[in-house]
Amino acid sequence: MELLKDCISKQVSIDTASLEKILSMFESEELKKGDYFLQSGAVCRKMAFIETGYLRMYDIADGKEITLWIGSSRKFITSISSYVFQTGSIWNIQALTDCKLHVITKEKHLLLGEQEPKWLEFDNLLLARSFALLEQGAFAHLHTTAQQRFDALMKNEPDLFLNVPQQHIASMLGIAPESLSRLRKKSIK
Amino acid sequence: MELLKDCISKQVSIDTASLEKILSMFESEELKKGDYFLQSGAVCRKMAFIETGYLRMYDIADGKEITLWIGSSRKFITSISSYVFQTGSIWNIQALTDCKLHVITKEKHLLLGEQEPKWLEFDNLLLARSFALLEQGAFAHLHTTAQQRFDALMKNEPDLFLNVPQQHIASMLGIAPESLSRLRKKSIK
DNA sequence: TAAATTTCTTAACAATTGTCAAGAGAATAG
DNA sequence: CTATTCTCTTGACAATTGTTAAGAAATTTA
Repeated sequence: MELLKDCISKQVSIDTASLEKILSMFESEELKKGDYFLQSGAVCRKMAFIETGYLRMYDIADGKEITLWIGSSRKFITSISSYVFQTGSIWNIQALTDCKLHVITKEKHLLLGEQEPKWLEFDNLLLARSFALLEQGAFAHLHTTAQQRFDALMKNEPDLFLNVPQQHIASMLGIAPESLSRLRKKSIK
Repeated sequence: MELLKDCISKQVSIDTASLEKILSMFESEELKKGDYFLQSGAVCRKMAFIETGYLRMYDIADGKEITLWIGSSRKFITSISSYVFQTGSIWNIQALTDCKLHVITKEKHLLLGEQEPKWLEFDNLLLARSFALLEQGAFAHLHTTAQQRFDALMKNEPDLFLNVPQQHIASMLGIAPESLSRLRKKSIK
């Protein structure tokens, strides 16, 4: 629980009691590699803070699995629009490795919102950053080459390349696995 | 004001009094071609419903203007994260043609939220759809070719090609203006 | 309206990335 | 531990898209 504690207290100034109250609403959950946290079509009723492990968010298009995002330690993951508006999710969320999660349900999330103003503040920051991150990703795809996106990911999340199948990373970068293989080869030289 | 009225009443069931209350919070605003609705760095304090005209949302990267989105009639436009969280906007929003807008300020927006539950409902739908749209756009860039994105835009928003400089459309599609020129030529045959 | 400026198109060529096929390597199941 | 399956790499080639440069077309300004 330490990681989650740090994550919250680093972003909002909060007293111990409130922080403990928030933490008490989370339950631990473990996933085995390959397990699904969410399947497309279902309404997403929980949000997870990733303690350890990797999960990918993907959908299928033209018969191919396309990975939009891979979440790793210290990140929150959920199908945002499904979780916020309780509509069917288009995304699948699957564990790429064994995972340890801290999970909060939609019910407790709403309850916390009423009882702890700091949670609302934190929740808002989370949403804002998710939106901004998505926007930045979309923006990057408009003016960068695969090479540039690869370099950036290599710099910002090098651990991904060591812990996650390359095909999913390639998909997230918007390129063929073979192309990723070539870019990796170049970068090692 | 008719277009805005329709836009709201088509999405939430609402009585006349509440609808009129909401509409009364909007003020008309006209922009000349080239005028800015918002400049990057500034906190975005208003949201606009586009009655007529076209506006683009863009930022500069490596010295080039990159257009993330072009808004047209019957669409809402604002720098969402800046408007929602009152932080500095990274986006510029500029009129590409003369525009007639219906504008609501952040203050009145918040006020309406307290007074009209239906506004909250509508506002939520708007945000959810903006997020979903952005997600879909990002997703599309991962598995489609420029050709496919061009075809889709041609089908969904053909009027864009007749009313907006091609260079901005190319930017939004993530390709060079010369490439767009080629795709257009092909599609005419 | 005419001149100046900006935008768009075209063509040749270069660079990047995709596709296909084969084999090497790694992970998993029995 | 071994066989099987899945994943990754490599190379040859094709297709797409970017770049550069020039001229045509359209728009704006005076």
